[in-house]
Amino acid sequence: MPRMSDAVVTRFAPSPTGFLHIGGARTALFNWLYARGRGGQFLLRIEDTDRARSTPEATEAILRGLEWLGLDWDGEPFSQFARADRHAEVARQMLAAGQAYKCFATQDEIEMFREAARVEGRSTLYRSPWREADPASHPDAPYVIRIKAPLEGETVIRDRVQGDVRIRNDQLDDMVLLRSDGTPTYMLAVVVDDHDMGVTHVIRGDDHLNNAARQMLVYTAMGWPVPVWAHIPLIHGPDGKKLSKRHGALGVEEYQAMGYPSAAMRNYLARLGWSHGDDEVFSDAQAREWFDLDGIGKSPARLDFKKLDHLTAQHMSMAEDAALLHELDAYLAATGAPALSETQRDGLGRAMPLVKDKAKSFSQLLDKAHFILTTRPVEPDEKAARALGDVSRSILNELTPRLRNATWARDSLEGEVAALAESHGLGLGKLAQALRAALAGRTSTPSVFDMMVVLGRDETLARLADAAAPSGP
RNA sequence: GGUCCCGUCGUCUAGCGGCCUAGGAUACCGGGCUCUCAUCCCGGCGACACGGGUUCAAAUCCCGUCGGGACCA
Repeated sequence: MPRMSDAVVTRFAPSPTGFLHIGGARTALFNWLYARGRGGQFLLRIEDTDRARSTPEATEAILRGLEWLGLDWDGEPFSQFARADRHAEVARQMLAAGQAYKCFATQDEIEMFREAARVEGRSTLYRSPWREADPASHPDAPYVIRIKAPLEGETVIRDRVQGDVRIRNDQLDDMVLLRSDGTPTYMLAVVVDDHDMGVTHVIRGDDHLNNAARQMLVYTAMGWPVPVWAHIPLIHGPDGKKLSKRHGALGVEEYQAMGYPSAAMRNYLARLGWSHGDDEVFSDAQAREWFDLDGIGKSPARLDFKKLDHLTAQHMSMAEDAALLHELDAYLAATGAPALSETQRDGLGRAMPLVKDKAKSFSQLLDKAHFILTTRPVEPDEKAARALGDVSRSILNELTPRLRNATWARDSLEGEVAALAESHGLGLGKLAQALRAALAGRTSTPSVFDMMVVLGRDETLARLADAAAPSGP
């Protein structure tokens, strides 16, 4: 066990066979949070030993996903494949130390063993006859290297999330460490890599819980210190089933494209399976300070987009305007939408306090900001056109001179409009709606007075004039 | 099939033997606020999977059943 004074080293070890999905993203987040909250290191290892299924594109997608989430790793990512020689070296070391042995059994022999075991109702775990064979009897034939697993007793995994998990050693077979072609198995590679990288805490999905017992065997055989284990429950889809492409198992980049800000995503993901009392909405700094293995639950969680939406609204309104604008640029790029023009950027910068309030996505934010992003003449949509009836037009005409001389501030503007509405025996709402339609071409917008302030006197009057003019030439 | 893990409102969760006629969040329903939409405020609906134990006392400990998941085959 690592001493308390040892610096924390965690790692995220995805296999590059596809995009970074939501479960992997959360695993990465937990590791990142744990290391960063303790001044430790967060390493990245690409488990690219499966050459047939690994692609550089997938690696790229995973790195992009992590970057979007703001999960920065220390140093260069490790390549597991590149370390194959080292893995083989350890297997040979175990062989030399009598902790492993050469097994010459063929596929057919193993299959026959299993078949017989099935028929007789015995365990189908393979028991190699070569385990105790005299090396002098070894044939000159291809062989694999198997670990010499203990036959009795039990292996205990002291897991910080799952508690002590006991597995009887007779349930463990002599797993292969090195294949006959000299390539290492996954089970060997992880242990060697984690050890060599100095990983102190292994936080990963509980689909690896069973593997941990077998991996323990390698640590023990090599006399290496065992890391702290934390096997976290998997995330399920909204229907409680394993995540599939159909629901939720999207790349995290899809979430970016859906318009979720990464801060909200981090908050949501952290809260999925981990808790700090009743705290729901928190900053990255708070998450780093609060995150601990003890707060991780043992039961699997489901995805709930409604709650993600809510957190998004919270984080949007808390965010700095400039940061939001910056992330918006990335959002537009991710969706393939055209970038903002200088004018639009300027306007949006001024309108940000109005539109960021409780927007549930960047697309909603953009929608709220339509009034400032659009240009004259403002094209009213169907509902807005209806709100601009002839009566409304004439009243808007009366409003123009009043506004020309008004103090351009929210309160006085509201006073002017309210006074005019009253003189016509109209409710403020009725007139505001016409104004809204004239200014934004929509019936659902931020406050009309706020819009007027952001738009400025000239633009406001021009838009009113546009709307009051009889349609057509 | 074997081994392992899990099971509190629809969902995320608090709870780690008495503070629980189970708290918060979200969703949903109703009301209020309001220039629209959204937000916001108030109120409501809503759960300890089931059955046995242990204990003065169990959501909390033990066993079983059922259900879900993972790994190996």
